Amino acid sequence: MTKAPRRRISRPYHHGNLAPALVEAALALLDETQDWAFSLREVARRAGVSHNAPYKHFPEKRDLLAAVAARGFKALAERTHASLKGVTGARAQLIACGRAFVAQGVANPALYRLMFSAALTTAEAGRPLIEKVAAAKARAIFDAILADAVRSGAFPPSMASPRVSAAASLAAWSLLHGLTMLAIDDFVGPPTDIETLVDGLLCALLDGIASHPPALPARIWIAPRL
Amino acid sequence: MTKAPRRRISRPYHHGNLAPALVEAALALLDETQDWAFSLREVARRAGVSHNAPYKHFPEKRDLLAAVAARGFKALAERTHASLKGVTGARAQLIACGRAFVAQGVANPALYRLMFSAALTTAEAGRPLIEKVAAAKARAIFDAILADAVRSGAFPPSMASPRVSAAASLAAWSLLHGLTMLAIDDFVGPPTDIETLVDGLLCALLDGIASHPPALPARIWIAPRL
DNA sequence: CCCGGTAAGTTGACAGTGGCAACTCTCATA
DNA sequence: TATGAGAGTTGCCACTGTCAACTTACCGGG
Repeated sequence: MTKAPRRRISRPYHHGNLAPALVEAALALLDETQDWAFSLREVARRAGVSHNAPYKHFPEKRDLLAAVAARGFKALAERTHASLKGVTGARAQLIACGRAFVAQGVANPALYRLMFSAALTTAEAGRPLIEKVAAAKARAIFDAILADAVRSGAFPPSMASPRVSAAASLAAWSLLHGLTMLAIDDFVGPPTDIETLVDGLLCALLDGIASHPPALPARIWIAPRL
Repeated sequence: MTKAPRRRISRPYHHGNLAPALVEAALALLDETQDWAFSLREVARRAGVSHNAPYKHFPEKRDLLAAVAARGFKALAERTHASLKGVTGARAQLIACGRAFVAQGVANPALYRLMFSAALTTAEAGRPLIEKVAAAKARAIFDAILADAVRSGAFPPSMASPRVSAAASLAAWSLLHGLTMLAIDDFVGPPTDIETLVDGLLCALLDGIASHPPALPARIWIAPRL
């Protein structure tokens, strides 16, 4: 049977869209081995192409991993976003957000570790752009709720200041990120119960922030910027 | 010249103590490349031995890295311990501790990352024992101060309960660990100013803990145990 | 309807890797 | 003085990431 000519976007050339297939294969390998030390050749094998085909889409192995990490941030953003469904009240939303964040990390340990790993950073360019953008989007969700919380009066008005709200956001993100990492790296468990732990820790932090809002020191920046 | 016979402990055999020399070389490489993807052969080269000599002391590359990580935890424990010198008051000590913790991590990014990385864990045995022990020692310092703080009345008496104090300790550790990782991984900076940031965040958290102590859910454990 | 250009994929090669096996050297003890 | 075992060496293997040169299949313009 001959191939009907399709839209160039949906089925460009020989294999069909190889790049997404490679990302998919890499995600599977990441999940199976819980490590990104798998070989690019193995990824190519799984996608059914020769060991050098990936280089037409990703100049280095690092770039494939960056694409995978970006997918991870996308999934994280989607999950935290979805966790807000039906939850009302800024504070409850923040807690739901935190639960979802940690749960997503714990459910995909290797992916989460890769996302925040420095295996992707280059000395000259820092973190890959594709990843920065994805991370910023994920983070923006949390920040938006925090801003809502201030508007709705759940936090003192002083938190409307950018430097204060940024510090509060950083505190919450640090706590969640740290807890997730510790859980993933086998320092606290079992994973299934961690979500309930988030409630307690985050509540305590939010109380502390409300009664004693921290401010960002003048010269500190927080990346990735939006 | 002939070699005078020495104590077997101080200079055992041919090379002198190779194992520590290898750890030293690995530490140097870790610092230079900010990555533990360096080859075992390069480590051997630096120590002036053949590419297979390390295998007499470390069955796998992983084992060398575990030894390096253990050194990292030792250094971390020493620095946090030293930070208490001349600081009085439980709360001030906690803050000093937190500052030292973050500063040590930020000053040795690759080492810190390695310490908490899962590159060392095996599916069957989990984290290497040598590392667990070192990590437990580092953590015990913080927990001891927290206990002191409760005794001295800086925290409500309810925190004397093991499950509550464990949760508080975990919250603080999560915050510090998360902040350190974010700083290391280029999500917040500049590194030199981060210590002042710790004050604000940790203060907020401690306030929150004091007014609203979290408790550990029943089935959760915290490792490494002492 | 052909035709050439170019993106996509392939083959082959290279230096370097982790780890195994078999060797040699050195020394401490019987 | 003999010997056996620990420490270090040489040689090897399959495999890796990446480069270069090759082939294939599709596209738009004559």
